[in-house]
Amino acid sequence: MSTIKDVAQHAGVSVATVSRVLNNNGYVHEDTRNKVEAAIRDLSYTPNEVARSLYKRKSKLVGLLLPDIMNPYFPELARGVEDVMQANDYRLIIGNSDENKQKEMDYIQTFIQNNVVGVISSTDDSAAELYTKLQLPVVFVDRMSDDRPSVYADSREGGRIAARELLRRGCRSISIIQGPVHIRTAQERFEGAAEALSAQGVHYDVLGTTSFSISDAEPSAEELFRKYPDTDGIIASNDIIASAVLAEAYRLGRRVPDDVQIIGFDNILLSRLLAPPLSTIHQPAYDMGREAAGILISLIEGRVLEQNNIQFPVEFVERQSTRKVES
Amino acid sequence: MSTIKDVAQHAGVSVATVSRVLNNNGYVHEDTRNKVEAAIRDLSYTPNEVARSLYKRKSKLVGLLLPDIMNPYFPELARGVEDVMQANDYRLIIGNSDENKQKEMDYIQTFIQNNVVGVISSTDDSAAELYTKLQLPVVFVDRMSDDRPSVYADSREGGRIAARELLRRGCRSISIIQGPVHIRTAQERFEGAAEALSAQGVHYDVLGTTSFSISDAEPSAEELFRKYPDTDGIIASNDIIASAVLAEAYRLGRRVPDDVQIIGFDNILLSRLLAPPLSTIHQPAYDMGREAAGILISLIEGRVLEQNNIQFPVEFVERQSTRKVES
DNA sequence: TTGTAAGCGTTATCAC
DNA sequence: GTGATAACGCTTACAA
Repeated sequence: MSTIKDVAQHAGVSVATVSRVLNNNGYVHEDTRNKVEAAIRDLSYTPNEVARSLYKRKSKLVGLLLPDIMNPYFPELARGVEDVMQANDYRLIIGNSDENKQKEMDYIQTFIQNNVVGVISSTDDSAAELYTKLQLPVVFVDRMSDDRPSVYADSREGGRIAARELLRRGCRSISIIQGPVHIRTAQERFEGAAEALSAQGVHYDVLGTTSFSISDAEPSAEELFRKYPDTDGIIASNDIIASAVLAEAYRLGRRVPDDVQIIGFDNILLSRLLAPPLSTIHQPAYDMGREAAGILISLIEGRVLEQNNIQFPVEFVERQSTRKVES
Repeated sequence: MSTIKDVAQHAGVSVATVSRVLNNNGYVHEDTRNKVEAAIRDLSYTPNEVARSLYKRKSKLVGLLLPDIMNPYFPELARGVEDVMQANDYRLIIGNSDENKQKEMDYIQTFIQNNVVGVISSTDDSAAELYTKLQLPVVFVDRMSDDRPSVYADSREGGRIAARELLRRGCRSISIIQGPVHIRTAQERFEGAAEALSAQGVHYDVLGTTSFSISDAEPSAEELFRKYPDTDGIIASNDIIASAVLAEAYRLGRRVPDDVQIIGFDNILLSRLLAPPLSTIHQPAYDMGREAAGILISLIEGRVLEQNNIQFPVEFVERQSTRKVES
């Protein structure tokens, strides 16, 4: 790896001049510029970002903290973030927190140690001291924060929509799978659904679950049909759980959507490949990732935001795990 | 953020001494050490990794280059890598190449600019000049390289197994979905299957596809049943394609596994949640990620490897998209 | 228009 | 045992 010094020598100028052409600031004579540029090409020189980062006290790195990249919802989000960052010359340091406070703190710490210029975090404890005293731009994504920029979907409305769509399709004994209590979006989905059902005076059952992980999804699905065998409509807390429910229904010989209808949440890529394809509440994960990245970049570059909180609308995606009905 | 200088001042010693206790080398008196450690705690000081990286010309960062994190196979792999790296105090800079040479080069370039100590890459052109002249430890994963360390599954054997399992289950008109020609693992799966079928003198049809992406999977599935309506056994190039085939079969009213049997590849987390749950050739993505990370760390830390190429065995995971058969 | 030199926060070498 | 100090590769006053 050649350094700025090598380039300077090769071009017969000082490092300051090289730096000037590199950063396009200060005066530099046309001829000098050409010489320098030639030298840069000759040596195929690229600046050492670490040295830059040290001097400027800020890098071109952004920290991305996700609960778990294996949860199929997050790769899309991450990809949205990555695409925008990449296009703007920022790179991503990525970490999985497993919703674990300690891991989260450790990552934030190493982000700081690496001079990241900002962080995008999907965490539930956004008010935590950890973030409030962080001297860095932070954008929360898939989570909402009152005082910090955040990008999230209208989960509560999603819950309401799910409930209404099942009601329209004739369900009268609905089960809601609640999702982990410590995950705010899950709670809002649940509350929205419960609210809409109560408003119509419709009875519903609730099944608690403790995680969004696939391994926990299957026992939950079993439990559901065991506890509430008469259920004719199920609102799952996400598409993973919904898939498990679908698979369990198949196992039990319950026909979907004839005997029981199912609605998921998220609209992950695979939900339309299920059999039957899963009706679900769409959250635009990729776009949310892009939006969060855009906001963070604005923040980093000192632009002021008109809006701190971006709420994405959700929408019902009708597939075949719910019945056809005329609109 | 406090610096080593602040700590030195606070403790009444020189920065050299602080550095000594930080790195645990050189002599330092017990009492001095205590003073320094107290100062570190008081100021909640953590060393600036960027400065370290500049001086030592190596960071604690590792570059991870994946084709596309949205392909459900890679999050598992990435998570395996991440867990091991995290446990060894390395952080990950992550990039998506989309199997695109230019993007790949750009990423490698920025990895270098950020002083990464090594890279893990899942690329098909492992012989490329790009890597040969890279002065860094590189481990290829999910791809095999003759001269560089690599971690991969026995794709060819996977193909053979898939073919044999379908034959055992009575399939006599098998279709193989070939997968993108430029992806070596896909080709090996294909070749393995074709080989096993030819060896038995069984006729088979081949459907070419150009990508592993979900959006391309559906048209491929349609095309398959259109072109080869009599097929009674399908070997898909991965679980995504298999899911699409499953969904298409459902749409066409073809019963799985009675009318047509399907085998996928990868055993991504969701395949067991499909209906019917998908029989597939398991590749231990998470473990392969861990292994690759372990090898890279060995390389970084200068240990010698007994083995350059780690081939993971694959295995048939029997679920319900294939018929039961007595063993 | 260009060069010199200080400084970013560390580590390592050499005196003392 | 400990402290100055040069060096890592860069940017930016400031001088020339």
